[in-house]
Amino acid sequence: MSIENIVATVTLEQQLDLYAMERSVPNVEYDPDQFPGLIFRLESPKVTSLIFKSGKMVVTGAKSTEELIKSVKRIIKTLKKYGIKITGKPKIQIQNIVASANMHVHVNLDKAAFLLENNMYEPEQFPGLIFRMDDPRVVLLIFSSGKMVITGAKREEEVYKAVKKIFDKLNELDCIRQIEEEEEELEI
Amino acid sequence: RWRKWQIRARIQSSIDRNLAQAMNELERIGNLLGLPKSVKDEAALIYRKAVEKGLVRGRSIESVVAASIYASCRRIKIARTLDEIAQYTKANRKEVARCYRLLLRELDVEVPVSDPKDYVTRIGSLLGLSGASMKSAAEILEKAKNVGLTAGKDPAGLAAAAIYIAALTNDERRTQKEIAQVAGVTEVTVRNRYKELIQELKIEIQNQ
DNA sequence: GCTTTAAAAAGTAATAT
DNA sequence: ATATTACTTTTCAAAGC
Repeated sequence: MSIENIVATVTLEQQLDLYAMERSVPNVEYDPDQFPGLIFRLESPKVTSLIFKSGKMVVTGAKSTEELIKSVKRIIKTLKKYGIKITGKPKIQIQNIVASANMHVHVNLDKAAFLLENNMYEPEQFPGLIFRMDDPRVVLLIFSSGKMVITGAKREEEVYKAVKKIFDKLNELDCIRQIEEEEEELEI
Repeated sequence: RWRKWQIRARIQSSIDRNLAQAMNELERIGNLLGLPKSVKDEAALIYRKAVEKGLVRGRSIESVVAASIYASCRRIKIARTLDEIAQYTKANRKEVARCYRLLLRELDVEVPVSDPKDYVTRIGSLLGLSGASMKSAAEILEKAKNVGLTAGKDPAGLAAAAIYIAALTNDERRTQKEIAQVAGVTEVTVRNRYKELIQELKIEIQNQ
């Protein structure tokens, strides 16, 4: 199981002059007619930030909480380096965690679609079965390969819980078939 | 008392006007698609439920009608793609798909997962194939389903490939291009599904 | 509802070689 | 005819139209 993307909001509690930032900070995109936020890309960790004049920002692309915190620190350090005054400490809130997981089994999606509640499976439109789980409140995209995408989580723990829960559920409903996998990559 | 009656009457007449317009659209699109009366009647029933639940607010009548027709086709197992239906509306496939998902979530219309076999009859008859070929295509698809080969794949592509194989083995060969065209998929998809089917089901193809 | 950003899954489509 | 690139789905926040 691995976290693929974390979306977070950062509150700076101060107004920002985006026009001044566009002039002094290199490699930023700012087109207020297209989108009210200024786009700032950090090379390492590789994340992208949308910065708003209200002092709020959205940071996307981090693969762990540690990476997210490091990114926010570096973004602020970079802005300061180019003369943008930033006071106070940023408040970081994780809004969405996207993860992927592999059950290493074949899933009978037709059967799962029939037996699971709150699901949507439309193979002419998308190959995965979309399952909305109530607790934890996340959405899972389940594929016949046994791989899946978990999204909508606010805490890492919800992802683990959801994966275990859906695996047990699919097992109970007999929607799983073992598959012979050549390369078993070892992972924690 | 009077006021309440007036409000109710006004709402009712608004629903009636919406329905009248929607039924015209339904009739128009349904006829362009050559759909039987049963499908149009079912679609009308679904649309009526949608209007009564206020699902049409903020959306075009046409898109919701198209979504109702699609849901009806799926329920009655008349193979029609979302694209085929959307082409007769001003809305695009994405908007009709959005309305369709809304119908699934908000109304208790149960739609079975589409079966590739339902596409066989349509594709087969458009190509003028024999019943024997269509029957063997259906058998190929049944085997494919049993070994888990169909999960996540576009039923139209699967049906197209099964028909390609069936026509070949029944001496009624059609080109992948012809089949892809009537199935509404690309030649590449037909080829990919074809390769997978003959390999996994160990189907022997003599020709070259 | 839309605009923008990121990311995975597997299938299909469009374009390039 | 195959290889790349791009789009489909889901999630979420930001400010404004």
